[in-house]
Amino acid sequence: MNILVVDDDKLVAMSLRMIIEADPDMTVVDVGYSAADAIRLYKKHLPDVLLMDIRMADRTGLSAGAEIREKYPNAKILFLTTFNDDEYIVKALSIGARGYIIKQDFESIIPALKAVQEGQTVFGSDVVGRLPSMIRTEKQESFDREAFGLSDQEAEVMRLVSCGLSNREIADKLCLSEGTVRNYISNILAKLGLRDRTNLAIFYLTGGKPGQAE
Amino acid sequence: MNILVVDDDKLVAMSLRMIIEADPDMTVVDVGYSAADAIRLYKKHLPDVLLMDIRMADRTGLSAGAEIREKYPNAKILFLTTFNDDEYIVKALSIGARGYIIKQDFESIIPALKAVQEGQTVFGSDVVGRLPSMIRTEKQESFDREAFGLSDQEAEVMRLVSCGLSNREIADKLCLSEGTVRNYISNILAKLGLRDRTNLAIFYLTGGKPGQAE
DNA sequence: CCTTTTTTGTGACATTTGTCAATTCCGATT
DNA sequence: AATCGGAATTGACAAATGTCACAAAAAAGG
Repeated sequence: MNILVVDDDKLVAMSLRMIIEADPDMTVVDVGYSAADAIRLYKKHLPDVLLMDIRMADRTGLSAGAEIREKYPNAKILFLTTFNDDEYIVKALSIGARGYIIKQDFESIIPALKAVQEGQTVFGSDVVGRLPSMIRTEKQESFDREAFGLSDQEAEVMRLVSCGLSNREIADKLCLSEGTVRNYISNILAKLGLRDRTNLAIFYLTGGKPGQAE
Repeated sequence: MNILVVDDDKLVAMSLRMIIEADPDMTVVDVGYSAADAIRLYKKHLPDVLLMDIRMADRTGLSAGAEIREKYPNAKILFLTTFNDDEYIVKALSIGARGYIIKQDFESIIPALKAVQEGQTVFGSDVVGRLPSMIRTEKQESFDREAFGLSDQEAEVMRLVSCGLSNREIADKLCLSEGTVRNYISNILAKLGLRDRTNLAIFYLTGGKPGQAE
């Protein structure tokens, strides 16, 4: 199993190499010290896993990661981080990183690499602890019908409005007349105390009354 | 390293036991076949990791997991799933599960268990691929001006539209005429390739073109 | 069978919204 | 001063939206 290590702190990079090569199944094919190195060396070695610091001097490891993932969509990238910024987590996820772990956890790096090699995605548990709060809880089913007195049909209309459909389109989709859809929307608006379809969509998407900006 | 295995499919449960015990570092301390078993056996053995099917006959593995985590906040629970329902992912995360992997990946179960033991959290990568779309990216400031050619004023109008304000209200707030606001919105819609203010709000809030529902 | 609801539909109407072309205003440039 | 360009405005118009009162139609109960 071939690993490419990239970290702009040479000491850390070397330590990582040591730790990893202590495992008989693993080889560090090369070590880089910058985002530029990462890209160059990845191309050169095509390692099984790229283990890279997420923030480095020249530019963020993220953008290097993004570039690599673009060229090699199957690239497995495991990010290392000193402190864990929420911001990075999301970005790392969205470029398809295979993991995000804290540097300090030496012992966990090997298992993490192996899990990644097997196609898993790995996070330090304090990292993942933050995720729930970042997830937009798809509680649409719950609040529609339950909290307010919305009928099935009304809930469905609300959903479609919030997908950006026009009355005509909603009517066609549900096999209703456009007038009926209009009436439904009027009712929903009344029940929720909202003004128009845009507010309705906002309400649906954010799960709260539109805040009437500062 | 002590594992407790719970799966209501006895065949699967047994297979898991075999696979795990093939590794010299691991011991399966017990095997359960229901959510009730899970709770009972967890208390009895206090294993390092609980490996449990997420949906079982009596009740969902999730609720059992939640109960265990309540009593033992340090419990490490790794869920198994046959198919990966988005819905479960979020719930699993929010009760603090240490992972969520697909049953079929036999080979990945061992590395996953080891990673969990080391304090990591592990996901099948097809599972985690879904996460970015579930995360509410607070990137409102970023994409306005930058990605599209939106002027300051246009960006502000867009923001206000997405707060649910009417043209009149936006005009008042920005000290513009209502007609001007209309023109702004027309321009924004053209630039973003959208149809109406509702779609605009959806775009702003979700950061992507409205998906025209199924 | 006959109410009673619930769902769906209609038409008329006021309002809001989106589009367009033409115009004015203002500062910067030459 | 002349002119150019962007920002703001206006007015006219079509289309979409929201409201309302009321009527069919369908489903539910009795």
